[in-house]
Amino acid sequence: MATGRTHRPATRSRGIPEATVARLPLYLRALTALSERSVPTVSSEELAAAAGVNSAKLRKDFSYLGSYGTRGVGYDVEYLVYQISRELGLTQDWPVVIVGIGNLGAALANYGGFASRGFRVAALIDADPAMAGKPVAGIAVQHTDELEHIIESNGVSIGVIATPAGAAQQVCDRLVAAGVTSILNFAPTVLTVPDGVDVRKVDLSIELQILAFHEQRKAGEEGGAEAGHEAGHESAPPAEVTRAAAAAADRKGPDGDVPAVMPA
Amino acid sequence: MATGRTHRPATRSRGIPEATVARLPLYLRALTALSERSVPTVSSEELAAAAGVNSAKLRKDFSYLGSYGTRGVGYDVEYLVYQISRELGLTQDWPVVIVGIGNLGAALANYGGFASRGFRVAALIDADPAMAGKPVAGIAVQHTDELEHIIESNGVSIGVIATPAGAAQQVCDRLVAAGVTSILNFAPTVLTVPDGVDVRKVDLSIELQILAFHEQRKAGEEGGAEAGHEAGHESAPPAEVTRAAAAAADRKGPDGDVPAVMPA
DNA sequence: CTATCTTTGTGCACGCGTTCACAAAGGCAT
DNA sequence: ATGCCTTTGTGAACGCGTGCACAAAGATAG
Repeated sequence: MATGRTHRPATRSRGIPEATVARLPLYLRALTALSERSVPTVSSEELAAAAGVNSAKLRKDFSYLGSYGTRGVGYDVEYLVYQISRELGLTQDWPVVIVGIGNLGAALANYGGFASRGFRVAALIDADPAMAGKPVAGIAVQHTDELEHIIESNGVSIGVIATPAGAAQQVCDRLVAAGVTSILNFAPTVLTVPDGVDVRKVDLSIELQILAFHEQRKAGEEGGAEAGHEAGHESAPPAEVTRAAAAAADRKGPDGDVPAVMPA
Repeated sequence: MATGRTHRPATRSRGIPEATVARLPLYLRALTALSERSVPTVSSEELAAAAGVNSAKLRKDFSYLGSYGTRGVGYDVEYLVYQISRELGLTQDWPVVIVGIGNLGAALANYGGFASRGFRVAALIDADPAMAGKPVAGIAVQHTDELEHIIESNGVSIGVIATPAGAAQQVCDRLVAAGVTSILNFAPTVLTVPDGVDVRKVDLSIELQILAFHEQRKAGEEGGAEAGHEAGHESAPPAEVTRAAAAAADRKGPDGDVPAVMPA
């Protein structure tokens, strides 16, 4: 998923499988909800249903963390919340910087899920001098010039990029040079980073395109004649290609893709 | 990845593997960039580098679409752009509704990547009557009451949910009842949908937590003593659990997780 | 203390996805 | 026309992830 990810042996050092790590936050969310309702214990079956996964998978996932359940009873909610939090590294506070305070950057700054999960927005950074000093989500936006200073003095190791695609790599380079080793990238670009730096990518456009693919399939199947299957594979190239070229030509900017954000 | 996804035989009807479908948008983006620079052909090696994947993987992916390359030369950029677009269903226009026009909803509405890729924002919908009529990204926000009407009259089959977690399932039910069969969910909840409906989930909090996990690993490894490994697995439960319980107690809302958006 | 019943933890098999490595294919120079 | 050189397309091996099914473990009732 994390495209442009630093290549890594998938299964890290000798620990928890990547797929399991990706589900731990899911379990944690479900468990937190139970905790708030003061539910003392859950069975793997119940918790799996709440998290939307298979119960066998959940049990196997938990087995990587240790034997935290009680046979015949289930799992202690509070205990499990703590164990997963600790495994994910959420018992400490992670200062995070958000670069690119446009629509998306502002949405991220206001996102409550950060503070409640061990993350703290250390700074909001934007390249537009006019933004400097403006408060967003209660925090004054700072200019890009301050980037290195902010990161070093706050010990920031996680950065969020919400800039236009064109600025992303440059911002990324500066973040890495300043000491950031984990990046969450919302810009529609493949980032190049040195070894040891993790990049995860979130791309709205890609998600929608995947949905469109399935949607098209559904429409094609229902309509008796399988429009766009066997026959479709060999569609007439000449005129069609011209059409595609034209579509590409009158596309918006020369930027390839408009950023996920408009940095004021 | 799409948690809460309608369970499906993974490999759909006899076609392209799911993993390949997920990468097609990536290739498409890289190809579009090349197209704009008027590059006539690319080798699998070059394109793979641009998309941030392995070249063998890319070739295998393309092989599912057909034999569109020329040995010794590479792939025709324009032709490939068209073929992938068609395969993804982007040669037609998909009307999309966005429900929940808070910070995130507004960011999505302004997202340029939609229009340039075959998606059209048909309507912006919010539950707050005060929002009705207000223009966001050049489109007047409509009230939730209009939801069914909008979907049916526009033939919308793709919906985006950017509401608070508490409202997500209800909105989802209404969307599905009105005819939507694909949903992109930004709310931090597991959505339950009938068979035949696709749900994809994007969760900022989860991505950050995965980064935090790796970040913690890095920090632990460098510090000689493997803090949080063998010994860590057996951390003292008593006092610690209390601590976790306390942390859970003073958490923000009873909502479990603050939404990815503040719907005005 | 014993029997029963529930639920965990996991051995095992299967299938998807990834990667290697190479034969086939085609362009291009001579 | 012929041979060389580049690049595709894919057969095959491997590894990870998933899900089944069950034995072990423990709680609970009598």
